[in-house]
Amino acid sequence: MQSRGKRLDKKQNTLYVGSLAKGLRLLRAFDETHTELSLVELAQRTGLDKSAVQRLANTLHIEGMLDKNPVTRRFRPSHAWLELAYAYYWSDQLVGQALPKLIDLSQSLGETVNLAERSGDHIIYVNRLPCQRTYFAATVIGRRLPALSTSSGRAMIATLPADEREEAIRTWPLKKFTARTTMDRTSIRHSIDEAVEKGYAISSGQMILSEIAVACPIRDPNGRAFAAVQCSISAHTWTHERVEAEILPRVQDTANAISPASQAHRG
Amino acid sequence: MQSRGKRLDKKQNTLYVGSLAKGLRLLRAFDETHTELSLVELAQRTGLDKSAVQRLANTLHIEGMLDKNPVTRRFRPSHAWLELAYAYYWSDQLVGQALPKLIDLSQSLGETVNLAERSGDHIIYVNRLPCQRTYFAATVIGRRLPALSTSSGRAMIATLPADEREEAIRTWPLKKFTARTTMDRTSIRHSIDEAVEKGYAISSGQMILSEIAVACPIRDPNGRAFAAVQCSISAHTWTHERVEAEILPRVQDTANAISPASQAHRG
DNA sequence: GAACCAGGTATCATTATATAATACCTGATA
DNA sequence: TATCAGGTATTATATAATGATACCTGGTTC
Repeated sequence: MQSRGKRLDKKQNTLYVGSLAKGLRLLRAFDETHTELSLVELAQRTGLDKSAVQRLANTLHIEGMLDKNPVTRRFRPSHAWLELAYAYYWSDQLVGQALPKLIDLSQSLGETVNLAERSGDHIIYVNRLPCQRTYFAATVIGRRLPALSTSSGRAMIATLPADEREEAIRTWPLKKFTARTTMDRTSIRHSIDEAVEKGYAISSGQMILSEIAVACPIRDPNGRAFAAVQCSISAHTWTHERVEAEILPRVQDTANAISPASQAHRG
Repeated sequence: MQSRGKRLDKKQNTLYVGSLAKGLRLLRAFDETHTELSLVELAQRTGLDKSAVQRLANTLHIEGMLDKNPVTRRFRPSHAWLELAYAYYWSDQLVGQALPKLIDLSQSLGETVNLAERSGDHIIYVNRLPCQRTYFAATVIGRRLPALSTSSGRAMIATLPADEREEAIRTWPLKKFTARTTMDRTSIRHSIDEAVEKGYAISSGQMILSEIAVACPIRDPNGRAFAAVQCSISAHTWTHERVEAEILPRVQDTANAISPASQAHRG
């Protein structure tokens, strides 16, 4: 256990460009609560020294990846970050395949509809169609959440073979968002078992107290889910039962309609 | 004019980290038509040599910025690109301020609504609420277009003082998208003059043949627009006149409602 | 209004680190 | 089996990144 050697494994490879990796750390220093950072703040958040941050931030600025407020000298994400999302969208076939169906769904329900994909042990929202003065409007596209803590994640996990499912339930991360967020893995196992039987997952108050969420898996040809259609509804005007009776069937139809589309160019 | 010295100006500065800039070039090599690239394709598109691309792509892969198909060995944008968009959204106050109003607008019109921001001599779409089986659905968030060629851009330019306006009309770039895209700067001047008088811009078939687009500026406290609310309508079911009578007023109300909000924390 | 300080900017010697040439694999095609 | 394109690995070399330090600037304190 060479604890001193700092950069071991793949990183101490001549194929690893450290400066690039450090630059990326600056980009990742920005999040919900850090929307604008100064040089020293960047240094603190990345653990890099002042000089390094100076050079890297300057480079990112020149290259148009960071905007700089000329008076405060603070840095912000630039429009280029959205251009990257644009490129991402074109590279993800699912997004294009799903969009028309999601629009139909959202119009017919009059409720907010999200498309989530699995990203390791997390899920990430790749598309959102907001409807109704979405109280919990908020920005969601690109948000990454522990799979176990979301209805989308549970709906997806439920499609995995029993051993993988169990492994996920035991080891994947959890995060507490509200007072009602389930942190007990046994409860989560029940919830996922239910999803295995019913083919969908439903949860209340996991992310936001007043929210009911239903999610149905989008499956690949082997039946494994790699994505999910999810619908968020206000618990103020809906009950669990009404959601299952009125919302769920259409969400499920949409998810199924998207599913078989895995007829990409590949045997 | 030292034509040989390759990296002059700001780039031949010790504050410029070339490796980072090169890495960013790889990211930017992906677009609508290049959604998945191999090493050699990356080398071609970036102008870097094979070895450099190998190292940089490898680094980006290790850092989670590029996904690699283990069988084809081709690279793709990763989910991290969406996470960057997520961070961008939080850093852009306008997005949060505008969203609820845009949702209302979209619901009341039943038509696709977009939010565009100015980005130098281009505009970029920062938010979109798709409605109706948007024929021209397509992904739009993050798309960057010449300001002069879009209704949003023209609506914004129209709020600038006459000299800046003229400068824009004469020098900013144009791009032809359809047979009907205006490439004549005199016509564009007419269109912008009209927008100056009326306070909004309307155009047909600029981006897509069957599309009518209306845009209203979102102004800062000095009256200059930095963004616009835009609505895209199918020319198959609507006429220019009906759009002006029925759609426009509500788009304008929305844009105005968003405008004064420049009451950020700042004197 | 002088002294102080935090944070941004600029400079520079030093060598770590990125480089590009080259050789080596692999798997597809003929 | 031969050929080839494209991906992977290695290495000597010097370029280009490093981080310490010094210099500005503008805001705050007494």
